[in-house]
Amino acid sequence: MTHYRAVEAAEKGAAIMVAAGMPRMPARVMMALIAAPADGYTAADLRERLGVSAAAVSGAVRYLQQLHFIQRRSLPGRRRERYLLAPRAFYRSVVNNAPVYDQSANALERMAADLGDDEAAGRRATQIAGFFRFLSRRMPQLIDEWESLQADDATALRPGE
Amino acid sequence: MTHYRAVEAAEKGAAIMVAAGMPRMPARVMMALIAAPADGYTAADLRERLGVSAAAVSGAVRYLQQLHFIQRRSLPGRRRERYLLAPRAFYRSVVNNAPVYDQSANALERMAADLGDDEAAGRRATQIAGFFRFLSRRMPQLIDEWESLQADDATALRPGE
DNA sequence: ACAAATATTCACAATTTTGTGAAATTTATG
DNA sequence: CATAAATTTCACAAAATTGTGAATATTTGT
Repeated sequence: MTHYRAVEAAEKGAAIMVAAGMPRMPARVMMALIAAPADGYTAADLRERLGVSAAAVSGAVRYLQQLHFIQRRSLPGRRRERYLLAPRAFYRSVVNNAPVYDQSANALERMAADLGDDEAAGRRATQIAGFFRFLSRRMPQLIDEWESLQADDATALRPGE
Repeated sequence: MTHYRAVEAAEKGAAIMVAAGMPRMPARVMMALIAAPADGYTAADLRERLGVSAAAVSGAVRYLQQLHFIQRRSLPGRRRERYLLAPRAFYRSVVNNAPVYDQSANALERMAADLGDDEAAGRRATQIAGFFRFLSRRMPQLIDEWESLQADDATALRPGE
């Protein structure tokens, strides 16, 4: 009873994530989990919904857990694991870029140091490094901004306050 | 006379870009062009610096031009093309994500519509879609912010004003 | 127009990535 | 402890990506 059109849209979303650099199967699992019921999907659910092998699901959820994008919930007494989208998984994916930006900045500053600050190349490297530092600092603030907007919306929806 | 250490750093930077989803050769060309002299590198320069074939350079620069990350400058009278990093190439790479964010939001809203707004899954999809819309709207502003910071710095460096 | 220098295209080999099925492992129940 | 259910690991086949060399095309100087 999976809505066909929703599945289509999910696969399209996954394709976009793949184009943005995420491996295929993890991307598909992520999108599938957005559409999952409140208590998540089991590995078998994912296997069926995505039409892939158990091994593929296993690999994808391992990958996604390492990045803290999903949570595995082992209901005690049941042997089936349930997988859920981590709260704020997508915000996290943005904030997670901060270390990457810092590494980029580091590499560029190393370049700048070796090129010398009097050469155009050196100045260029320094400037781009600065931009990455800026992103690294600013992205987490952007998430905060979004979350307070969210909070405002939630408040606005309860008129009696 | 290419500084060995700078080349090392550039390759490391390229590796980071590759991890972030850019194809290998374009990433290497991008980083090489940061270290290029003021009038850029020729294809032959890139070939030598990166140790690859002319075909590889040709493919990479075509890719990078499509994304407007580099400029090709055909000096009239010389048959050698010179390649330069486009001004604000890296800022652009961030702003360029806006359409991708919008596409993601579209896919998620389609999912939400099919799932229904009374199901947890539908609300989840709507909320994440909103986040992507937010990013799409906010990223260009972030670039503006960075550029005005840059302008301030430039002013501060000229005390006599 | 010709020759020399550059640049691009294309078929292909090498590498890497991806997902499968089978076997091994873990976990819960009787 | 034995069995059944669920998950993970692993070797490998299929597919996709990447970069090369050779051939082709384009541009410039004589």
